Amino acid sequence: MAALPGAAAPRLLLIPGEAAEPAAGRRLSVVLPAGAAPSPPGAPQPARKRQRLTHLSPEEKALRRKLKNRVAAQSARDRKKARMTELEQQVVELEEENQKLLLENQLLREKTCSLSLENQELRCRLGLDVLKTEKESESKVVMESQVDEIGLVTGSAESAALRLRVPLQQVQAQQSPFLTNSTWILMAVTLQILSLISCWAFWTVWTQRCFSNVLIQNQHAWKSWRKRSVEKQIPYRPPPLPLWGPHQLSWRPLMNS
DNA sequence: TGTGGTGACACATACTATAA
DNA sequence: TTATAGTATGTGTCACCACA
Repeated sequence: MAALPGAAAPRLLLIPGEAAEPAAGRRLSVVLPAGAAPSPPGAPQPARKRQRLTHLSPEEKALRRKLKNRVAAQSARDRKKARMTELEQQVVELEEENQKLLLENQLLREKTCSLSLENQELRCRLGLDVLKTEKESESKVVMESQVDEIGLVTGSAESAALRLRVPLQQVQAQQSPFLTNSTWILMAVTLQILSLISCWAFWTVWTQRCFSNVLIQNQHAWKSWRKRSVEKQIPYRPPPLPLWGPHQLSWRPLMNS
């Protein structure tokens, strides 16, 4: 601690630190220069919100003010540092969450791709127009506005049957000459198609339900994260500071004096 | 009028890169 | 290896503002 100029016999001035750390109620010791006017010993201490400092000399007042400002500055810096640390931690957490979501997105895309390929393969086995149906599934909205312009030559057997308003079997019979020879083959194929359609419908409903579950889980995670972040921001709790005083290594009052 | 918060400034110290 | 300049960080102080 730097010695004050002309301080032959320093004395202590105790300052209650009510504002910097109200809960701690710390008391800071100030070394006053010798010869300063002492406060009246045993004087009655009326309950005041703002204490009168008339018993202090201007020099003591300045020193007291200086010390209080020193403590306030240190507290402000500690809070600032804590805020920065918290923000940095938040950055790390958000980056981790972003990586998780990216990975999840990648997995879902791969799953969609494999399901699409599987769907294509099944349609190939059925002898349906794969390219046409893929286009239909990808841009259904655009295609719906152009259905009449496409004509009757393109499309799957089901859509052709709907457009021609003729039985599906008739359309399929026209498209596949093998089915005209045997009625039971026709019926078997029809049953198979119906079974596959029902499977496809079940699969669609199931995948949509799974995807909605993922969305709900993500919404829960997002809401919980928002809640945590809001809770973190509203009440700022300064870190528990140890008593700042001469016992610390950084205690260098009147460094520039 | 006392008090706390904060930006700005000056200073001290530790650390690092670089040339001799 | 050593001296030195540059940089980062911490600290004290002052000035200013808002509040009670």
